[in-house]
Amino acid sequence: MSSRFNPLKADAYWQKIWDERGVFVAPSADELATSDKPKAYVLEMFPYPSGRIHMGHVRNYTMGDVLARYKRMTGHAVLHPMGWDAFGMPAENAAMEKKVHPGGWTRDNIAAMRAQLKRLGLSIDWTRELATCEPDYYGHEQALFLDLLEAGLVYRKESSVNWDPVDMTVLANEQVIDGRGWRSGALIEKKKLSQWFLKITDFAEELLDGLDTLTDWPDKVKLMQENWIGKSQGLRATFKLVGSDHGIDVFTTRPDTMFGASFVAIAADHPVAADLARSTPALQTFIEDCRKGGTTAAEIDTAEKMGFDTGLRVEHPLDPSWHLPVYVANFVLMEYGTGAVFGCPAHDQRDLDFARKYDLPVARVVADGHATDIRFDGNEAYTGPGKIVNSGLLNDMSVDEAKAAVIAKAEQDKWGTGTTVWRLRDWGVSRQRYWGTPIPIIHCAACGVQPVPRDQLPVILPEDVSFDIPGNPLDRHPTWSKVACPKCGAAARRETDTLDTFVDSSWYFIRFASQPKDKPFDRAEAEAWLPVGQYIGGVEHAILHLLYARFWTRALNRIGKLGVTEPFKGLFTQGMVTHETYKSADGAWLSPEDVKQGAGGIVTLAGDPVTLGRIEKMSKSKKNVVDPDPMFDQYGADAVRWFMLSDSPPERDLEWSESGIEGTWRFVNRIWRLFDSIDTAGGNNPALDKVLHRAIAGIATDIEALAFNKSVAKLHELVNAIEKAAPSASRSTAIRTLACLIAPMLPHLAEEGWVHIGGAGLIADQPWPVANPALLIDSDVTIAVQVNGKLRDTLTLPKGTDKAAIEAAAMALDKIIRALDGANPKKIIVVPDRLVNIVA
RNA sequence: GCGGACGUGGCGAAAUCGGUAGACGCAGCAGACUUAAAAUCUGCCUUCCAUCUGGAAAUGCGGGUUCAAGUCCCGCCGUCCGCACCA
Repeated sequence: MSSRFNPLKADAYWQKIWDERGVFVAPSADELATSDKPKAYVLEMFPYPSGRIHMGHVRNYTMGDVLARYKRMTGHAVLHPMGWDAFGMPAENAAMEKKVHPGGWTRDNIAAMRAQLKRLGLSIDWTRELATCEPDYYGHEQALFLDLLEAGLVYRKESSVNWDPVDMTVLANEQVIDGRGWRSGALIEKKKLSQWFLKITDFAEELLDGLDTLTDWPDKVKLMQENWIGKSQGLRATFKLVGSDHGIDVFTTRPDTMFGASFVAIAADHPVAADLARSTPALQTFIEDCRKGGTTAAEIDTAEKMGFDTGLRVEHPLDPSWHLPVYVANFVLMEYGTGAVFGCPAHDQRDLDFARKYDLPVARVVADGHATDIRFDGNEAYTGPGKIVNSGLLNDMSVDEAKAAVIAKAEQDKWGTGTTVWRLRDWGVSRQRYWGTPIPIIHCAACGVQPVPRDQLPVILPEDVSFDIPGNPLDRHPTWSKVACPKCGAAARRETDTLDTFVDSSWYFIRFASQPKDKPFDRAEAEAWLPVGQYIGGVEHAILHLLYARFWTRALNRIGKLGVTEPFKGLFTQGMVTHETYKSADGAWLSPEDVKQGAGGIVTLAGDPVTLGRIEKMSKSKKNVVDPDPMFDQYGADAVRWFMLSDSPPERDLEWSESGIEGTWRFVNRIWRLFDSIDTAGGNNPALDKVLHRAIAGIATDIEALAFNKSVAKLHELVNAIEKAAPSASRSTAIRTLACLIAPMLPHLAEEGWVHIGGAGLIADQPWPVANPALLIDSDVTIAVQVNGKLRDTLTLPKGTDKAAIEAAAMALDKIIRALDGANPKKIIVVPDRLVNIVA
């Protein structure tokens, strides 16, 4: 045997064996039905086929793979699939830039990335691979869309979009930079388009409540979703316009402060404002100024509160003789609540800023400690708790009591109702794009909106399109959009919008579990696997993808298609892979290949000085990307996998380093040499047995907790111990067991070593070793002996020694006698098997 | 502004229940083997004082609770993340 592990040979060899023997093919529905194995659905977020696998993917998929392989070894029926989130804008951008077809570009990328992933040696069931851009996926998605439409969970509404008049396309908010299109640089227009919406707000309450059941999700993600859903409870109240039958509806979470009201403010887009602006040019100008206001953080921070007194007056609902002015204000959002608020300056910072600027009354109605005076000085609003003051019938109530009292009175006197307002909006899914799932709808002049008949699904995206001119190629395709109305047969137009790609990723985990040809999924088969036991991916999907997938699953549940409400039982968000950055003297980013270690520090290949930048997420723009492929060539998949699992806790960032990968490569070879050192020596080594069985138990615990860095450390300790041990039967057993323990993490090395030491079958099919509980318990324990809390010595005693004996032994220690220096102990604390603390 | 997480050697980190702080790895230093190098192996590696026995300080800073605090409580400082004129 060679003293060096040969990954180039071993990786390809074992990957082929696993593939040929179908080792990782998940059990079929029939097999599952007759098996009593516990099920484990392990899923990593599927990749967008951008072109190449990056280290972030490698880390993500390695973690999932370790868990999936471990679950197999512990007797689970495992589903561990892979697919491609294959629709999206980068493909269209590539089409425009490189004159290639989005489909061709995408499918080439998938082929390249699949090959890269296979080099990682993942235990994937490739028979279930899917790509969302293929009709056998998106056709079923169209069917599901029609199901939701029939159930009333889809509707059509006019909505304004960011329109790029040069590229003739709709842009996402993130693609609008300083009011201009990111690609064309054209000034973006707001354009009203009829768009399709999914009624996610119907599920706001249950999406919020459901978070409580997700005990295996990070609190951080749950909190982000909670904030995003944004439940606010309060009062919706009508302020009647003086001299009119109409009124202005406001929403407030502080009905308790109504007696502190000094004005009503409405959004610039409010219908009342629009009405009035028609006859008031100055207001029209003001409204246009408001719209120009930026929406970036900095702009909002510095934006001054601006208002326009409409001259309108409203009656205070609790005292109709009290009239309040109505302002149009730039800080009121039409999209939230009712687009109108009442201002209570003493107890709301924005209202106070506004009132001071326009010299409006500021009345204290909540006592701030002893401050109860109606006069309110200063420029800091008081938002804390306190007794209600200066408020007539509400006086002396607490804030909560007053809220309830006002809501009750409003409901009794019929000028308002207690209500809940959500931040969450309905999900607009229309995209004026080519490379997405066609929305299965036909527009008929006579019959209106008609769903595409089921027997005509899938609506296939035409491949014969061009990107020579801007805009959606589906719109100008000569024939595709021209169809007959399914109802009356007259000439009609096919919907040319496509679905948001987040729809594609909202149900792929269901299709992985069950993929019949004739329908999106088989209910029983899907339910056998779902929910996903462990889902792993980046935290950047904490809100949108994870919320949409939760919604979609609940929607399917509501319409009776799936008996699952939460799609992902366990969620883990892994950290990023980072790398040093380098900059040349002129400030340009340099890639790792452009620099080398010089005598006095890092220099360019030409020897020019290089400044070390921050450690950042690997990205093309910062040129600090390390491509996985050359690493597989040089060190093999296992060394790369080991690196991904070592040192950094998986939820934190991992810094790639050349010395780090060298280190993991050395470790791979240390294990390799151990396999060669197995011999026929007899005899036991109880100390090594103990180390081994602790490792078996500890590594299992760590893998189940996804604490891979800790299991790596434990494997290091075990290897260190085996290396130091003299030949014995215990040592040989330890080496054989080691092969199993490394199998989830270093699968190729484990298979190769397993053959070398004469193991039968594949290591992938071996059961996880069983730890002997008797060996996990020490017969002797080391007990710390402290004097006044400071460690002075240690004692080794049989486990379970009684307190008195421990105390006696501790008091007899030389170092303790010296440390006490004749003083009498005041108190002695003995924690059996742990420590003694002598208080002198 | 609001919400959250985090802060431990030169670096990544560990410490699972309040009980021996720094396991394990990286880097570094010294040595062995070698003509030499690589590879491999052995030892050292928080800081300071002492010198072959030891002692003191130390988990961002300042307090507190406790026999005992990296861990719990209060107040600061810093870094990162999310949301953001949300009524």
